[in-house]
Amino acid sequence: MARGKVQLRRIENPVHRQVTFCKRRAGLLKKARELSILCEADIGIIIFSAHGKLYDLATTGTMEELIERYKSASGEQANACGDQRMDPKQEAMVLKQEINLLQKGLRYIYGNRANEHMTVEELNALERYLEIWMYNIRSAKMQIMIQEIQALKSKEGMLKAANEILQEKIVEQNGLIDVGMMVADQQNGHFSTVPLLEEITNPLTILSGYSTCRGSEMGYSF
Amino acid sequence: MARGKVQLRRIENPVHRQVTFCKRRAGLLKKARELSILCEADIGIIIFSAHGKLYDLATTGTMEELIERYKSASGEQANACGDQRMDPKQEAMVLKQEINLLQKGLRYIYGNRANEHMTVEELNALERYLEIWMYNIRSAKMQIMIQEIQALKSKEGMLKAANEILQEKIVEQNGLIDVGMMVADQQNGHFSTVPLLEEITNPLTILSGYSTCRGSEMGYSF
DNA sequence: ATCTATTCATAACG
DNA sequence: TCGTTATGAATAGAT
Repeated sequence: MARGKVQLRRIENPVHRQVTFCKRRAGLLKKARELSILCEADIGIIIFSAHGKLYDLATTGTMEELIERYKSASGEQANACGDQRMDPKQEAMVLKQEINLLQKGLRYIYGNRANEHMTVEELNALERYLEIWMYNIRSAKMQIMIQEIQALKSKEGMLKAANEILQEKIVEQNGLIDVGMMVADQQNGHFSTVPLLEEITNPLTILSGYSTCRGSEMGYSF
Repeated sequence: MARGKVQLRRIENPVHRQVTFCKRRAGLLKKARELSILCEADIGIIIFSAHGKLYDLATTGTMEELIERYKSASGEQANACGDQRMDPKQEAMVLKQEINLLQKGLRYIYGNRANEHMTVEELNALERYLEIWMYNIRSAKMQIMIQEIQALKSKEGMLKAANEILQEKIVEQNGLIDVGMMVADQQNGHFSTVPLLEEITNPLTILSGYSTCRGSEMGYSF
């Protein structure tokens, strides 16, 4: 800086060190306030002097608020960045904060909004949770629907197989009847297989091309 | 500062504001580190951007330690969140896993691409668009699935009706066969209708009990 | 991101 | 601590 470049190491002379601490501390806080105003940032600074004296700055609200905000924001980060093993206490704290956030959000939604003040990042976090929940609910719904579709498809397969078997049996029986008819006709010719065959084969023909037809066209009611 | 004195007020131009935020933030943190080294101070800085993004610095140990130190130094009690209910470990694990799992999907969308280059208003607008798009996509998907379910159900109904008709016809034919048989038996008694009936009715019996499957019992709400 | 003209911060000193 | 001042650092605006 001025009158000699500064060495980035502890200033040995105690007087110099104290003077520099005082000046630079003031400079740092000034810079922080400027940044806060210029860029709409919320900044908290905690400074402990070498002798343990505390100096602090919170550009928005109180330092407590900033600390709470910091805890939820950093907890969120920790949660987001893969499963790092945290110690249980911190973990429980984070979860507690998340729960608090969600409860606050619920109050915000259902209660009078004027009372509850949620910060931008709280709202962001809440938004993410809500989206995630919606996603879960929709996934569950999808799962149920997919299951039903599969059940219906397999039911359809069984019905089709049953129809095939029935058709085969009918054809078989028609052969029997023809034989029987021939015999019967010889005795009392008042049986005919023709209308019977038509009635039976028509539904099957239509059903095999089911997708373009409606039940009502076939004269069925169900 | 350079090339024009800065006005100590919010920078209106979002691009300028973002650039300044970036540069001054770096400068502030650098100053803090310098002060920490030169004067043996312990410094913690918390910065929230206008978008809620967190930047922090702790020149000694962790921010948590500094915060604790701050709380005791400022004579406050570290009550944090009153831990009372909640069996901690298992419940916390489950909740954390669930939260992590669900957050993963959203992080993909919210990835750090354009975040810092957009204003809050722009992000809000984009968000609304995304919601509308998601809604439309989901509605379309639901519509398709509903249609498929209904098609399958009506197909099922048709097949059942067809089966009933087939069954009726077979019973009818069995009557004919019986008559025919009686006549035929008189000539070459090697035909029997008993196994034939069993084969045909069994599939239908199974299918009729199938219709109580779970899916159709649950009402959907979309 | 990099550059440069300017303003700002501050080390040394009183 | 405070003021002054020479000088190094930070950075606004442009590229």
